[in-house]
Amino acid sequence: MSSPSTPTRGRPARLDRARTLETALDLLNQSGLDALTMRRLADAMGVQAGALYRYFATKQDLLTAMAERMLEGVDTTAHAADSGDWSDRLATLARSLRTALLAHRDGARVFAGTHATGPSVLGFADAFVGVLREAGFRDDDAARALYTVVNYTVGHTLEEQAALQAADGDPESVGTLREAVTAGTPPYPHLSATLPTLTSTDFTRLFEFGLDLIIGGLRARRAPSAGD
Amino acid sequence: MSSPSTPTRGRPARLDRARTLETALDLLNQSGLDALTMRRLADAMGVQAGALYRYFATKQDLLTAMAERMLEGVDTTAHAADSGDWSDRLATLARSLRTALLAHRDGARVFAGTHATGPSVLGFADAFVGVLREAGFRDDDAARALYTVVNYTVGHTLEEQAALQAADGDPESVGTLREAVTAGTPPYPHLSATLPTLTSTDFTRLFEFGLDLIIGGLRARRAPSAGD
DNA sequence: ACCTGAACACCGTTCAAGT
DNA sequence: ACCTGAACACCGTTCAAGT
Repeated sequence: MSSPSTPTRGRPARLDRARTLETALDLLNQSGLDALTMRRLADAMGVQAGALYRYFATKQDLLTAMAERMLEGVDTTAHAADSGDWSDRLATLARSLRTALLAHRDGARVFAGTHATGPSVLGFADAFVGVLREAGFRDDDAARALYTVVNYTVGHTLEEQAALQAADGDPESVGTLREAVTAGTPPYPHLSATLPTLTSTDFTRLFEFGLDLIIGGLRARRAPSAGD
Repeated sequence: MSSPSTPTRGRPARLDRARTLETALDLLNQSGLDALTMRRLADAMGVQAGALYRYFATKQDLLTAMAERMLEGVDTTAHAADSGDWSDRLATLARSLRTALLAHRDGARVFAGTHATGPSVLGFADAFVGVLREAGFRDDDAARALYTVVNYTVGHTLEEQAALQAADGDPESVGTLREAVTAGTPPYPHLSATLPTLTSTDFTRLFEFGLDLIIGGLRARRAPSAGD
């Protein structure tokens, strides 16, 4: 439970979870997830790779802690979007999630690959479900809407960050879809007609579109036909 | 372009893209993505690992081809959902995507980690955008809706397959969320109240809920207030 | 108590050389 | 033309031994 927690007298430890986590997130930002190895992290901490295993049982454990840490700054208080109804608050929370993932290189990949259940993740989820319940949604609808928005947001940001990394490093990869569509046999008439939008890099606008659809769907479900 | 394609006279090649792809997908199903290594795949083909690089430039290349192959069976013809309006067709296409990803272990992870632009992926996208355009949606809305549904579906299935694997292998991992929520200091009132839904394993129902929200949002956007 | 050193069992990728 | 053999530069993880 608290194996290396109470720093009894002795040599001051060069390692601890908090500092290691910080260094790991820095390394992630600088080099990306593929370059985040236990050995490189140990190097950055001035230690041998094996030493990390006193603080994290596995690399997966480290990644889970990183995912939890990424959401730590998210403001889940009501005041954060006080000036609005339930749909404004929901949108604010969803945008905060995307922003938190975007704040670190490969943030969405780290988050998608783990199952963090710490206070920042649960606090976010509780706030989200709370907004819907207090707006009068059924409990099961509120819970399912959480998954819809989180899965959409993670899926979107995964794509967004993949596109960002493909853009620098291989500047011509942006044209891959365009080429495949235009050079297409068979032809893709609908993709051709919508290519400008399909190849747009305005990810914020794209995210807002989908978020708006989901919230619009929730609105329709809450007030099946009347105006509240 | 067609380096090892035309089988000129000589020893019949033990390798080719199609057979290798098939074996790779089998291996994926049996052992999962983490166990799918170039060496193990080579073993399964009765060959040395280096030989694979005559057919796939990198492992990423192989994974992209696998992603494309996964969508090959998806029926994108109109008749597949002939008996319905645009929203029924859209739902059918979205369900087909989820089903195709679920058909292989870690299918969503493979798909999310690649950028396939082959005929089956583009065919799916073209059909999807086509349904919306023919239903009278604006071109840019149709294109953005494609991303919304695909990103949601991939995000959802990523979670679904992660939950499935966590379930067998560590049968008590299902209770992880429950424990974290109930043992929670601080408490999570809204998560506690909705725990049964949050811990449900009826992923089809969960998927349908989110899909319904998105389609509901599209409906509202198409007919801003009238009933069409 | 905390970390080193060294090992174990692997990886993806390259490439001269064989057939 | 197609594949082998062997190497290169790595991985995550474990664990006796040192301090």
